[in-house]
Amino acid sequence: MSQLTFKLNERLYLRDPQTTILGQKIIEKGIELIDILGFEHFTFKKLAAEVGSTEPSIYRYFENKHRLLHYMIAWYWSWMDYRLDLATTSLPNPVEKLRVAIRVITEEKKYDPTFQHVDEEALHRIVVGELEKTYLTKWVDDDNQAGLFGGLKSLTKKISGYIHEIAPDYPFPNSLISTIILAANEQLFFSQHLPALSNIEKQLPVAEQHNKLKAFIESIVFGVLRK
Amino acid sequence: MSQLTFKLNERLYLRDPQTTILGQKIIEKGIELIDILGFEHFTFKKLAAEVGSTEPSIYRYFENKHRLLHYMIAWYWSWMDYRLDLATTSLPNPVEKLRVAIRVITEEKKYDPTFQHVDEEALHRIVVGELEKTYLTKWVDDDNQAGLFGGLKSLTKKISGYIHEIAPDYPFPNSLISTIILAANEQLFFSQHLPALSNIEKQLPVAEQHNKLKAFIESIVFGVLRK
DNA sequence: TAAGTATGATAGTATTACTACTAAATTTGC
DNA sequence: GCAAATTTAGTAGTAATACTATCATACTTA
Repeated sequence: MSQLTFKLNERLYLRDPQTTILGQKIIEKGIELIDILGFEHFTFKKLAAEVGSTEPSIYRYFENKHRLLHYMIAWYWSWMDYRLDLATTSLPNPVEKLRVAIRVITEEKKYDPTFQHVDEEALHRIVVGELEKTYLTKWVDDDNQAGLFGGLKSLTKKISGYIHEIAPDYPFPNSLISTIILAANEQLFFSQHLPALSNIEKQLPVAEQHNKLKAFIESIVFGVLRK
Repeated sequence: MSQLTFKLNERLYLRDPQTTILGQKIIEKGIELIDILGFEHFTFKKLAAEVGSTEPSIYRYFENKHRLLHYMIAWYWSWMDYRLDLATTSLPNPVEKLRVAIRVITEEKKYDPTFQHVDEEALHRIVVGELEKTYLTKWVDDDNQAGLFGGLKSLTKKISGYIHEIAPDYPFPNSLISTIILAANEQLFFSQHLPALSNIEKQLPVAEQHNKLKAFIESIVFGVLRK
């Protein structure tokens, strides 16, 4: 059977976790644990216990837990990029592509059997709750220099390219796309935890929540483009 | 001389820092230190050294450093609310009020002599870089229950009220306002650290950066409202 | 079969977040 | 004006975290 994997930036890890069983277990159980505990309460000690290994063994793969989070989130953006490509290649014009991009960003994330040992639903919850922690640090500039944000950047660039094709005079395509990518996460979080900051009602069926989210993001993007 | 202060939620602190000299120094030096060190590297030990006191003394005012951050950010939202009221009371219609609200949100924050021992410029940098850390935690729901997010929520409600007056049929006024409040911070951060995610050029004079930020936010809000 | 590499086990360090306890200073009652 | 009550400061300690160093063992491959 052929295994599809993403080639991620080498600076994300010390030893490539995709090449060994221990490495794969670190990713798999790491996602599970961060999802359950939250990033602050997640430790390599707990992860080592979970994968039946030891703390120093984990440190041989990742410099620290922040790098592991970076790795997971970089994987997520690669996955989004891949899904966007799958969904847009056959489309004729940028308006259609943009519409599909918004769908891909806002739709419910479900387990993708193409990638075993990655639980995309849990990973999406991690992105919603922990993404900001990858760049709101004292090391942003170094991490950016090292290319750790390449995934988010290239996804943003791709979609803002559609905006540029549709409305070449609009001066803020990158800002617009980074804003809606983040807003899609934030609004899901707010609808669950700070409902006063959102109009997506928690009680709605999940599919309906994602429909509303899509409608909200569309109201922004097509509002900006409408003249 | 009359002292203007904000009455903040009592659950934010153990002892009201506004009532004692030590308390005021904790706020003043706390803002300075978090601004310099970043929240992760900020500790009560370092703060105690800075204010010439001891760790346990600080703990008598705030349960932990997260609560101190909450306090500062709650103060910031109260200040924003106060500035919004000052700027909008005399205005005749919701469109004008909305326009002014966007200006208040996006304009450069300068030291406000009304409030001694609060450096609003530093506080704004803290809000830009650390706001998310107040709610992206395992305790959001409890903290929300305790009313710790009241400031952000009431500011959002006030501005989304203008939206509702202008366009009663628009279904996402709260989502729109929370999104632009956060986006205003994020875009400032991106322009400095992840320029690929923004169209606000770092090299521009600061005043010009804030003009562009305002233009970007206006493009979203008035795009949505335009029919 | 020897050499190299990956993993495992054990122990140790500096820092952090927080607490219990004691000492000193200040306020208040009379 | 002074003892008692109360507030506030300071000392010392703990458990947990984020690592690092060292050594042993197993597995792999030239």
